[in-house]
Amino acid sequence: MVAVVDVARVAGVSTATVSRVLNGHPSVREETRQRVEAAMQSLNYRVTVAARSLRTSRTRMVLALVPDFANPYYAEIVRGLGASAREHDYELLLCDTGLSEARERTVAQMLNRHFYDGVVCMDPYTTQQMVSEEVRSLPWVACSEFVPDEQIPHVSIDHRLAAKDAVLYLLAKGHRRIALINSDERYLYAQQRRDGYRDALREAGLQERADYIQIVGGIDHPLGELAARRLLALDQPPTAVFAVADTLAIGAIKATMASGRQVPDDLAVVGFDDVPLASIFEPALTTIAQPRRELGEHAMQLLLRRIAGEMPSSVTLAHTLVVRRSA
Amino acid sequence: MVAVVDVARVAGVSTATVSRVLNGHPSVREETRQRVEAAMQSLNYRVTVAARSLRTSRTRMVLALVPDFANPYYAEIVRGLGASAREHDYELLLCDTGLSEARERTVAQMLNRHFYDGVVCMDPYTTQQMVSEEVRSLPWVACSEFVPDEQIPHVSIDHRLAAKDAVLYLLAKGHRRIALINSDERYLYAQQRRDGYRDALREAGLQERADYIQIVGGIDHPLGELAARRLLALDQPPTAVFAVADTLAIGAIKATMASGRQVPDDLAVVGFDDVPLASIFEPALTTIAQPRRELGEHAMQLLLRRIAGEMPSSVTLAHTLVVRRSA
DNA sequence: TTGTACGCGTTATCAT
DNA sequence: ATGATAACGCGTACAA
Repeated sequence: MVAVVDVARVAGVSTATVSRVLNGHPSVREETRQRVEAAMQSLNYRVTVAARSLRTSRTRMVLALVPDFANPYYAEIVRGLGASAREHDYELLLCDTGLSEARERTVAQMLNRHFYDGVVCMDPYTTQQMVSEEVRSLPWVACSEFVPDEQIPHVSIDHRLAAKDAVLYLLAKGHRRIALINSDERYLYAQQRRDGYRDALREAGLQERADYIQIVGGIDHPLGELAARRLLALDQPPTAVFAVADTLAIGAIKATMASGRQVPDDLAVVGFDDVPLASIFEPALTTIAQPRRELGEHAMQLLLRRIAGEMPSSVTLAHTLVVRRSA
Repeated sequence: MVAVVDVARVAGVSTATVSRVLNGHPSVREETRQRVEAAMQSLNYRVTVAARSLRTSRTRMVLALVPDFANPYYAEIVRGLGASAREHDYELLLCDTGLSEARERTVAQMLNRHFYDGVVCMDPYTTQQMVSEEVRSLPWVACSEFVPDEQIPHVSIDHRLAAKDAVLYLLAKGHRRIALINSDERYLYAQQRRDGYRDALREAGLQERADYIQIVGGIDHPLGELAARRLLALDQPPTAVFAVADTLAIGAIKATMASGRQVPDDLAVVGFDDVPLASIFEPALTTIAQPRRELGEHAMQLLLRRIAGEMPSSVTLAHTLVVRRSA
């Protein structure tokens, strides 16, 4: 393995000078710098992160905790994180936390190895709450989900307002019987979107109906089908439904069409997230889009400032209502 | 930061003994081991990877190069990789290579940092060919895609045979006019699936028709729509089509239905990969499923053997034809 | 069975 | 502007 000492020998300088060149230190004569760089070239020198890290306790590597790789929602966020990281000469690595508490320990170990300069966490807030204090000692920011009332910087949209917008849109279309399909109210986003749904109804002077609220415990599309079947079986079925996830919305559409009804004529459906499938599915989904890439970019910027010792405040980004055919 | 020397002091032993305990070395008296472990506990000691790596030039971390995070095809492979890695006390990290040759340099840098014990590469073979020799000096295996005629162990299905099976199924259903929608024949899988298509036709004594072969250059569903529109506009349109990717197949179905025709009655469609969307879409897709999780598990096993200094031979796993409604 | 002492490759301090 | 050298935390050869 070729080390700084080898480069130094070839360039006819000391290891200190090589190190200075390596780190762009200004106090190196131009001619010397060139000689050193030539030597690095010819020897094909590569810095050894382990050694550097041992010395500086910095690796210029950051870790993102991704709850679920199969969920395309995260893909674009990860792109944003990566782009922003590379821009500042950091390398982004990913870890699939798999939504399972069993993996929690493994992840904790990873974090405890004194290896990453910082962490972007996208896990649901229940999981985040479990993360031990010691681990949190490293620079840490949350993206998308976050623990309310905690001093951890995060970036997110205003889920409550977004949900309200979705329902206001249905109201504007003339709907008065609007149902909610929610996933699992242990998630923060689920609580907030439910609140937004209520806000809109209240603002329209409508009474909330318990039988119009379906909490199905997850976001897989069969759960959406189940919810829709229940809603359609009511004496007075809703004419529109707001689902807190696109997958749930698509399930709802499938069940509606399977029952011989039409979307959006018999039941208008609005989803949330604008996953790729939303535009592919027939009828294409009206949904709330999150600025996923920007979410990632901002989260990384927050993290880099944390690493630099600052304590930046959280940011909230704007959502969009994407109107397609389903409502 | 608490180091071995601290543990040693508290336990009343030398750093060497602490190290031995840490690495499960047998020659430590039970009582001593317990004392050391207690000390580690009370001090909340965590090994510093950087230091260990510097000493051993091992990190027990492996890297997977993922061409495209947004493609759910890789999610399950990654799960397999991760499970298998953890089973052997390795940690899996991921890097989004983003299918772009611009990123190639960055990735090369990551690999060159002497940091990972090995690499699982899922990039298309054109990209793999560009990876420089020096980088390949680390333990390296390919998963899914691979460079033919190279001595790099890989795991994959037999794409050619799988494609042949798909087309044989259509033939068995009585179809004689069968088209092919291919993506980009620079990809190995695309070449192989095209060959399989030909194999089946030849075996059935059918002539290959140039106008039945649509090469669209990618796998996004609008490309599938385009191809289907072209096929349906022919004087003698096909009655069935084999698309080399589910997304293409879905595009084809959309275009078919948009033209007022029915799937599978007017055009039967078979896809490839069995992505999640395949079972959600209406009509649900008949497709070839790859054993994705096993692909990942086997790839990691190959890699770990490479790391151990062996040179295992490649493995081919079995595919399955999943019959649903589209054909 | 346990301890002493050195070196892995790098950066930073203090000289010069 | 550059050089000598001491750490950083760990594993291991060699000694005891």
